Amino acid sequence: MASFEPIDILRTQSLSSVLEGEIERLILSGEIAPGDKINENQLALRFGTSRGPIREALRSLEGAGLVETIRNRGAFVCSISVESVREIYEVRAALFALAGRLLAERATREVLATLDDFITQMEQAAQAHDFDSYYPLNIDFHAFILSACGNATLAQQYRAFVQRLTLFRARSLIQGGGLNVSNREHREMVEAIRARDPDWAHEAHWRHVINARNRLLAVVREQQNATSA
Amino acid sequence: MASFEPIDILRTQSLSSVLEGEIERLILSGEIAPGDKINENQLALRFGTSRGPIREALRSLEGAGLVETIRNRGAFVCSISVESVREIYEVRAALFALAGRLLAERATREVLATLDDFITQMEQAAQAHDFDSYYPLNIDFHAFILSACGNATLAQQYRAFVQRLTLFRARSLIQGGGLNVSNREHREMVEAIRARDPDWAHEAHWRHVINARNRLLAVVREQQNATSA
DNA sequence: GCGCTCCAAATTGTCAACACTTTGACGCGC
DNA sequence: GCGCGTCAAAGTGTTGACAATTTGGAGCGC
Repeated sequence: MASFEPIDILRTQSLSSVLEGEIERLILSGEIAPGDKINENQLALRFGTSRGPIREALRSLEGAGLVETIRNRGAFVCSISVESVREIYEVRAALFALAGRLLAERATREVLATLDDFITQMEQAAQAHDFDSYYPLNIDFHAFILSACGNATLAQQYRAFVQRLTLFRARSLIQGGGLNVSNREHREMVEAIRARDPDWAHEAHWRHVINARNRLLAVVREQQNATSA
Repeated sequence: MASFEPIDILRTQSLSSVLEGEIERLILSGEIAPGDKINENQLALRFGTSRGPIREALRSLEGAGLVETIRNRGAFVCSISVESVREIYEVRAALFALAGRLLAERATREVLATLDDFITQMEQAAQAHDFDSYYPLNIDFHAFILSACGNATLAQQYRAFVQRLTLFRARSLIQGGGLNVSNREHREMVEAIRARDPDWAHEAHWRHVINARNRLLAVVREQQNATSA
């Protein structure tokens, strides 16, 4: 295992890379909320650096779609609209479906076994209504599919899109949706991969994400009606 | 039409944004080739700025996947391998297929008319073997599909991926491949959209990109054999 | 000639300071 | 009290300088 001493980190990573990770953490954890202004001086003071590396880190995060910059006004954490959520889920579904297709073509026996393990563990958690166990498993399951599909570019892009979704104001709803419904879809996905049927796997993966999107949007719409009523 | 005076540009865009575009142009035009080192001082001198904005621009380009940075060594133009080309084409195909699906669901009569126009013009160019007319049309045709599909996030991502492909060492081959074969595929794509058949449109668009990839990889493999023989 | 060490030039990483823009509030006229 | 011009404070955009690292070559021993 690699060392995580500050010295070793700075020997390979530049200060701006480290800061990028730190600021990203602040954003994803919600410490800086969507729409908030990002103050360069404040961050520089907080991390004990000058503004140069901070600005570079913000540029990277801008490319990742986490912040947007307005000249002479500064950087703001992106706040994505319902319409953007719809768009991002569509792209995410397409990417995930591609991963499913590739996996159906290339999955080794070990990969299939791991997928089965995930399914089993998630079913146990779902039946026990153990949400705290289920959600990390669910995230790892999806991440595993992306890392096992043999397309690193795809995996990287997918991660970026999932990350952007955390900028949705109602992100707590994203994890909502029925555990059992979700699990049924997971089973079909693995079944299609095991059957080595790329088209089936593609469709199963596609529908899984699109269904999750529809469940989310339904809850959001419901909430809007409740608020406006 | 907006003014392009330097003053107006700098009033809305920061120096680093402008530099990002300029450096991007240098890379895409091949003036700085894949694998080349990017010298910050040299660029700063060339554009008459200090190194700060240059470094910020390079950070953005890093996020776009055009350059990669190694600490204490500097920034280099990415040079992508054959394997990366394969990966990028797969992702690109998935994104393009999504655009086709969306277009089949949402295309207006005007959009269909424009698509028909493109097809007609490209056929004329192809029959006249007028490559110089065909290629820009082909690029505009694909760009139009992305811009008309109603998902801006998708369009933006697609553009980034196409851009990355120009970093392939044998990029001159990318435009290769039979004009008539390609046109037949175009016709099927539009036909599927007109039929309002999302699954058909999806598959037609998917195959179009995958076929282009296979044609490219075949030529590359052929070249490798010729070189090694 | 080959390899090694060491040094200087070139280049990157970081910082502190300056110029310009925005912002918010104060005071003035009405 | 309300609107408006003015101004100071805060913050961003950009710069030049300094510290640290890499790189290429000269010089030396073998």
